[in-house]
Amino acid sequence: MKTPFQRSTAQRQLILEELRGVHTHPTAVELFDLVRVRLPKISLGTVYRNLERLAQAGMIAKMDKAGGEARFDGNIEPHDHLRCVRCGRVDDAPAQAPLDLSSVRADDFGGYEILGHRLTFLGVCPRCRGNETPQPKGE
Amino acid sequence: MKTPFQRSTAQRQLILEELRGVHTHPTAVELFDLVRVRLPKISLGTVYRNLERLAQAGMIAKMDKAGGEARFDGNIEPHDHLRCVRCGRVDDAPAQAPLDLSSVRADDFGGYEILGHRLTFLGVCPRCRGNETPQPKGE
DNA sequence: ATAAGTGCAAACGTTTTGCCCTAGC
DNA sequence: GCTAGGGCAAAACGTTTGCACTTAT
Repeated sequence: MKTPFQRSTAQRQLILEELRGVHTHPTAVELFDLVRVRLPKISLGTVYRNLERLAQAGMIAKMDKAGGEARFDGNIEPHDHLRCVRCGRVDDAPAQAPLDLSSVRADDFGGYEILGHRLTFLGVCPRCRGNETPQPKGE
Repeated sequence: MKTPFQRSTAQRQLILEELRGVHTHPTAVELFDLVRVRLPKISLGTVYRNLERLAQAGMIAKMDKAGGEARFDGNIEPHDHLRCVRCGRVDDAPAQAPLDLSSVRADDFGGYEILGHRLTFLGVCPRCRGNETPQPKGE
């Protein structure tokens, strides 16, 4: 993969490392807090800047915002997501749903040139199925 | 459908009417401008308030934000979307993609109770395929 | 008459930006 | 030494909220 970055910095390295080390699809602020443990002087602006550029470079994925903030995914392999409508958490789907597009005709796509797809299942996570009192997160 | 609203107002009526009259998945501000033509005194806050409550009532759908703002959909029938990665516009997919979940096992969903799904195809819309210069919208 | 709903403007949380400084090359 | 990239703080942006007023019931 070509790197569009001209210099290697500790900040970007750590951001990427932390993002790949978790499977929780963190927000920029959550990632900021993770990175800050090892690099206390990093600024939130730098986290945003790098996430944006890493996403544009295709090295990470920027997810659609369900509630208030954007979430980022260190795993760029195609995979589906599970989102809890109560607490807002997003998990990776253990298996990719079989989406058979072979029978879909070109003009089912309204003239679009298709590059990929995003599939997210909405549901209630195990945690929230237990306690009826919903977590404050989400929309 | 039960209406959780205690009073009928011209504002809410118009918002719903305009949203159902377009197929462009407008943002709150776009809708504000549409409604303002016939009801110049309406405020943006009212548009937000009503969109939120209409969505909670299940009468419209609030879509995930792809770029900066939330988009709303007057069509609550299950259907897929096409999003242009260049200009950010969102169209309805003419046909719903065949998603066969009969073969998917329960624990492919990691303990989630599944309520539904969102499927969005990413691609380049006809407009943007024509002119190479991309519209400024989108991320 | 009552209170649901509106208009307005201020406040809020997230993200972007400008400017100067730091540090990778 | 040159300049890409970072730190910081202000600004921008979409959205929410408090409060006084309007209006459907």
